[in-house]
Amino acid sequence: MALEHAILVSLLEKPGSGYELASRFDRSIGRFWTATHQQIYRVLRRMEADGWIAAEDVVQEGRPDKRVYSAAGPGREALSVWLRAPVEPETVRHDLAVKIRAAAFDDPAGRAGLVAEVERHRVVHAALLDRYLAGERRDFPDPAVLDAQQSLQHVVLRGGIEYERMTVAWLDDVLATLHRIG
Amino acid sequence: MALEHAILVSLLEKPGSGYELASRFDRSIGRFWTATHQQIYRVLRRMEADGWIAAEDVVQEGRPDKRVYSAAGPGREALSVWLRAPVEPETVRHDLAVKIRAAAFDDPAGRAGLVAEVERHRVVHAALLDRYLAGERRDFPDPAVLDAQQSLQHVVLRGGIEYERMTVAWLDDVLATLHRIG
DNA sequence: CACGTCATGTAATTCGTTACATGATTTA
DNA sequence: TAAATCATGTAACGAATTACATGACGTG
Repeated sequence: MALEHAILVSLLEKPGSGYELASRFDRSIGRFWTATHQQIYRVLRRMEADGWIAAEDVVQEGRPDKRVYSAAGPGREALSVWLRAPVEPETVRHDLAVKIRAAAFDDPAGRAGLVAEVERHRVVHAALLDRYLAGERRDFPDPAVLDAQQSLQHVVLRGGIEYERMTVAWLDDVLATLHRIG
Repeated sequence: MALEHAILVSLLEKPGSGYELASRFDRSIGRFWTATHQQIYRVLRRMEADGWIAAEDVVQEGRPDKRVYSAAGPGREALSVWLRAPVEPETVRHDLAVKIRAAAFDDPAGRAGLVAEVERHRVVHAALLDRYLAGERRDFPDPAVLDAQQSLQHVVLRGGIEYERMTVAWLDDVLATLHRIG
């Protein structure tokens, strides 16, 4: 389990409320870890009870009040312990690959539907690639002058970029294959 | 949920027992879908109750008897319905990326531990790449003469190969970055 | 006035993981 | 004789998903 640790990293980079964390998990962090607000609120309560994070109630005008969390000492320690323990390479769940192999057992209409589906995925991944590249130009215009934290953020972003590049190329390969077999 | 569908595809490609399915999920199918035998047995019972698959008891000598499952009509139909419904692009869970960003908040000893961890992952992914390439040479020696089912299996395998290639290159990038920042 | 954003939650169900359990046969 | 392979399961727990719920404010 690493949701706790992903939240800790995010709060170390910048304190925030459950709502703010949820939107970060929808954007930047979502590249390598997804979580819904329900999960996040549940884990935040547990982490606060364990003393990993500290909460501060912030009264706001014009919008609802919020609880802003930040990483506490025991949280940093727990993160450090986790960093030193090995994690297993990720387990993959790739619906589209299942569908591609399933297409062998469906009729031409089903294959046509799959082409549309693959094209849809291609659009999504190409858009993600563009967004990551734009983010790279915006946040890392001069890669020579980055501090340690920025260098690490940048190399993770490069991983996302290469993943999307590869995926778009592979989806083109899939489309060509589907076209070839009719 | 697509474990049902992954099992259906596997049974359509070749009928088999829960045990055999579990070992397929450990090898070929595990490239894009993982499942343990406990999950598989649970889902097989549900699928049989729903009439998606048919079971046949096979008495064996010298080894335990087994129940061999094969896809039934309603299962093929369910698969066809699923093929026509859109699936969302996968949700990623990438512990290593969390660790890399976490390294910004740990001391040099923690960073050294991370280098070892990244090197370990690199070995695993390089070995997977070799295994996929060997499988490709063995199963698809002449890509010009494949039928539809084989073409689809091959394009999924190429996806695995490109993923591992990209991952190994990225892990080298990560190692260089960790080295640069000390 | 409807919709989107900010903000936080509960409840029910399903899914995934870990541990435990049995028992025969083959191989080292 | 110990370990690995074949074969199938139960039980308990924790995690993830989905649906439901509330309410104020700002924008078009």
